[in-house]
Amino acid sequence: MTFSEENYLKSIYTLQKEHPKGVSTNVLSKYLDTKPASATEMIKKLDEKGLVHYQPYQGVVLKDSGAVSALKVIRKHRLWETFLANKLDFSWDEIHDVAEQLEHIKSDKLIRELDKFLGYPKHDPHGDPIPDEAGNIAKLEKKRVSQLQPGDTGTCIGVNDTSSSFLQFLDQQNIRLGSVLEIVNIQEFDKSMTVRIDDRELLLSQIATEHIYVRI
Amino acid sequence: MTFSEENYLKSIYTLQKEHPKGVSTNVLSKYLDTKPASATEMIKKLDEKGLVHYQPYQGVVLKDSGAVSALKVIRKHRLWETFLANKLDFSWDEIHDVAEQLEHIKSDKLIRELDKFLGYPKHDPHGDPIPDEAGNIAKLEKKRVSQLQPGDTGTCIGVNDTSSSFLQFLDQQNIRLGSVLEIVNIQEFDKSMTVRIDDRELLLSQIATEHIYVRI
DNA sequence: ATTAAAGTTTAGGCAAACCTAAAAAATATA
DNA sequence: TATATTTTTTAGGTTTGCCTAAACTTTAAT
Repeated sequence: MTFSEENYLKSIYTLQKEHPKGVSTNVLSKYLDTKPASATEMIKKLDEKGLVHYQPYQGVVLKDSGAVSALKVIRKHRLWETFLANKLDFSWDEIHDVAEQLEHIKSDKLIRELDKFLGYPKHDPHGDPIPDEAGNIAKLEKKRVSQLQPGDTGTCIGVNDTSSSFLQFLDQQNIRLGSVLEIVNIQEFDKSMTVRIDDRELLLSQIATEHIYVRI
Repeated sequence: MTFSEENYLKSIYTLQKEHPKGVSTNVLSKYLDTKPASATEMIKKLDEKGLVHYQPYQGVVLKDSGAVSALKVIRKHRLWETFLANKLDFSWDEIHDVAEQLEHIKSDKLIRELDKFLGYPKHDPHGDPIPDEAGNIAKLEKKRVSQLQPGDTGTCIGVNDTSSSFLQFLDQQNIRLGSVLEIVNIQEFDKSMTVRIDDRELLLSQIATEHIYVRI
């Protein structure tokens, strides 16, 4: 399997959650920063290999074999991210790009040994579950802050916007990995939320609450 | 720089020791398991980029910039080999193929952090020196046992034959990485050597002494 | 229901890195 | 030295993965 095939399968797996009845070439190519025509081409190839189900104009869905392949790549990606964050001094926003490369290294032994070396972690540094060797993956209890209700609490496990201005904002507000948030109330008119962190209350805009992930 | 360009540069660097006045496309393509025509093509490209000096029919020689690039790849290769052998449970003969892939990961920070994590090793598990960030490399004090004289001692740092029968032989004789060998005497007629290891003396054939490397 | 807009596919090209076969140059041999 | 052999290069072809532009579907809007 080529790097490119692996990247497409992984992307389809990810996008399928938002597009359960089929990922369009448009969505897929936007996600991968290619053009729709390229996505069509690759999808046809993956269909011929029996990894996806493709109906022209109807988008693409992973077959079981394709999902297993995708999960193997995701497993590698998340183990490498864990390695970079826990063993080397990589910060949150630096691990993704390197893991994006490392995930394509071909060696079953390498990934088994890495898993062992890391102590068989269950989650990566973003809080996402790491699939096992067979491709089984725990359900994700991850939510955006915006999906919570007043009274709910969650532990911050990641963000969706790595612009330095946003990360700086979080830093100023003392929101970091592991911070416990409690929703105090929600403003109907603009969906902004008052949250309690470390016994302080602060107001988060809808934009902000959509970019912060918590484990509930 | 593409994977392929990196592999060619690294190979030219290695082969240049045996072919100081120019590495032929024939030698190069045999080493890389491609065809001479492919080597010619790549060499021309590297020449246009100013990394090598190429005269048709006269073989190829690295320029300084090309040597620096090659040494950066070699640095990465040897650091990864060290990681695989020291941190993960990879054996001697398993590390090369995986390092061959890992050496192409692009991230300066990754390699700096890996170096730090490994404790700034000076040599890889085969005893070969690891270049520094600038591409400086220590001269190799590695020799074959067959190159030693009576009275000389050396520390075993590698072998040149990974056939299981040879590795089994070494195991039986209790010769392993780190074993200290002292040459007792050499038989003129067949170049076999008597060596002392752990206060035992044993006889090694010329074939054997040529396949065992020591650091002196 | 028709037309306009949006999304998708097809057709034809391009670059990288490989290949084979034929031509050209260098080296070895008679 | 002339010829034969080996080595190297050139020419033309293939595959992978990307592209643009044009043609075709689907969906949305009047």
